[in-house]
Parts: sequence; structure tokens; C-alpha cells
Amino acid sequence: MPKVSYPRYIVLGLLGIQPMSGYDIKKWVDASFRFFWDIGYGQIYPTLRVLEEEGLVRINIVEDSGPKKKVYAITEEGLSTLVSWLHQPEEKELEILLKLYFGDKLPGEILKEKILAFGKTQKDNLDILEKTDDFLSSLPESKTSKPYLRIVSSFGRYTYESRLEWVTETIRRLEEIEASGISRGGK
Amino acid sequence: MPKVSYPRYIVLGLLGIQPMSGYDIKKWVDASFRFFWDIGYGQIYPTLRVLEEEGLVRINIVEDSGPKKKVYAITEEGLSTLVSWLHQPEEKELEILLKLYFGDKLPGEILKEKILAFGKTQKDNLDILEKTDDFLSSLPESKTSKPYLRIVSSFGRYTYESRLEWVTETIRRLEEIEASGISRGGK
DNA sequence: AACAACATGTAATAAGTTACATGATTGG
DNA sequence: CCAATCATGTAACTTATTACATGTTGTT
Repeated sequence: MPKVSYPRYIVLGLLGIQPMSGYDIKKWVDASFRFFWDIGYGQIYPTLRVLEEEGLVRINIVEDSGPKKKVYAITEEGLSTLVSWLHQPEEKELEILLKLYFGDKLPGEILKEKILAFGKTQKDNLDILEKTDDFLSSLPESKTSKPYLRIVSSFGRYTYESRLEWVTETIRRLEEIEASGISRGGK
Repeated sequence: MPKVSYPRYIVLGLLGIQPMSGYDIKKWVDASFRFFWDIGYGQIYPTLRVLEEEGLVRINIVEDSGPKKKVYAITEEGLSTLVSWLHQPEEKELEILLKLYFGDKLPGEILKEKILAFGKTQKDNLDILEKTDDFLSSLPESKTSKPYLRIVSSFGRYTYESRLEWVTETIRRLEEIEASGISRGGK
């Protein structure tokens, strides 16, 4: 099972928004999704080198203002690699957020399906939390840990319930985007 | 900067609740906090071996029913190592949940302080999200990505706001535990 | 002149995941 | 007797983090 490499798609996806240097990529990540994923130079630069070797990005040295920059742009091949990854099923918990971030490259219908599937997962998680609570209830009342274990499980409930609310709002927003009829990338 | 090793404290903390085998530890994690941390046998068994070498846990082979188990119990030294880690400041985002899980080993006052500090961090995150939105607003309207980037940032808002609600409820619950006056581990 | 920020990169280390290997016991 | 679960462990691999190294440019 070949695993997706996230730095690879983060970099490719951001270059799908606009051409950037490694340094710019780090700045963009810090400015706009630092809390979901972080990525260091130790991952960015080697990733850019590999992507370039594979022909998924093209390098362009810019020397106008400041120190010279290596500005990378996504190629046709890179774009189709990105889009093909976007279509694949998600494997990690918040991978959907990354895909949504690059959502203008996916047909609205597919995006909505994916968001709804994410919602289903959150509902399933809530069900599993009930089983966790059953397990916790089964512990003897004398266990001093017991109330603390419950508090931790309540964090899960808050988390998953808020995600379900987000799903509802997001579906609404996606429909608004569709209704406004801006052209988007399809397959 | 020596970094905390999580498998180490997960294992030590669980053994602080009750003696268990490596297999039991995995079962316990799966049953009660699979969604916050996962841990595989590939991490549990080597960790147990190290903890045993350091004298933080004691091994006890049990052969009564089923295949023979290696049941590990925490030692005095192990307990004080655990408690000293519990007092230290948190370094990772959800580390507080792990500490709260072992909360009966900490004085209630310190636990409350830590939860409030976690709440402060969530509030700070909300402030930073506003800066993210400023950044997103600065992007040209023609960028087809723009609405998607906003939806992702809204996920952050849902997340942090629900955590703030959880903090409020948790403080209340901790005060209830204190009021019920069960004896707990102090310094 | 000094300092912050720009800009690119490598090497070493730490952590996490997956696959593999082995064998005992229990329930149907 | 067969499958599932119990039970322990290692090796290989992938991924992520940290520290280091180097040099430029703009601001005070």
C-alpha cells in the first residue's frame, strides 16, 4: 500500500494556487493553515527537488528584488497528479481539509460527497465514544481516575459535534459557491 | 532541548491506573482514547523494555488463565517520574488531555491552572485565525481558491470555539470533583 | 554597523507505522 | 479442528523535527 506523502501534496497544491518559492510556501502555510499542518524547510526543499526531478513543477529563477528566489510553478503533469490525488479516498483524519483547501480543482459534487463522508465519520466517532463511556462506566467507582477519564471523553464529544455543525455549514457554503456559478476545474 | 517521549508517558500513566500487560495497554488505549492518540505494539513493547531497564516499572509473569502474560506494575520511582512530567509545562497541542487523563495524580489547583492555560491558547488561536482571514481577504477576488480557503479557516473557528466551551465545562467538573472531596495525589 | 528578515539547503536524530514472525488458547 | 483472539516481539521503512550552515538585502 503506497502511502500518500503529505508534504508532496501540500507543496503541489499550493503551487496549484500560484507560483511560489520554498520560502513563500512556508510563509503561506504559516499564514493560512499552520494549525492543521505544519511543514518545515527540512521537508519543503527536498520535496521541491523531487517534484522538479519528476517534472511536476518547473523552476524559474527570479532576481529582480531582494535575494534571488527559485520560484516554482506547477506543470500540466503536476496538475493532473494533484487532481488525481484529490479524487482518491482520504486516509488520514483531517486530509479532507487539505483537499478542501484545493477544492477549486474538484467538481462541486465530488467535494460535497467527500464532506458528507467526513460528517459520517464524525457521527461514527460519536457512536464509538458511547462505547468508550460504557467501558468507563464498567470501572469500579473506587478508581480515582474515573472522573478524569470521563472528562477526556467529553472532549471527544465536543470535538465531533462541532465538526458535524461545520459539515452542515460547509455544505451550505459549497452550494452557494455552485449557485454563484464560477467556473471550476472538473475532471 | 530534550523532548518528551509520548509512548513513555502513555505507558507509565496507564500503569499508574492499574497493572497491565503490553497487550492490555493496547486494548485500553483502543477502548478509551483511540481518537487522541494511537499507539502500536511496535511502540509499546520496546517502551516497556526500556521502562523496565530504568526501574520505572516492575515485571510480573502471570500464568493462571490463557497464554502467559507479562503484567507490568509501576514502581515508586516510576510514579515520581510520572508525577514530575505531569507538573511540567505542556509542549504539544493536546498533551493536556493526556495529563488530564492521569489527573488524579495532580493537585486540583494545578490541573485547573493547566486547563485554563489551554483555554487561553485556544483563544489565542482564534485571534490568529482572524489574521489568517485578513490574509485571505487580501487575495484577489479572481482567485477561485478563495472561498475554499475561507471554509477551511472556518473549521478552525469551530474547533477552537468548541474547545473553549469544553474548558468551561471542565473547570466546573473539576470543581465538583474537588467539592466531593475524594483524596487525590498531591506533590 | 548591526539586526531582522529574506532565502536555500543538508545532516542527524527522533518518532511513528507497517509488515513480518511466532506461538498459545478459547469458542464454535 | 479451525478460526478468532490472546500475547509478545523485531526489522524495515517512512515521516517529521531539529540543528546547523551559509549568504543576501533592507531598515534603523
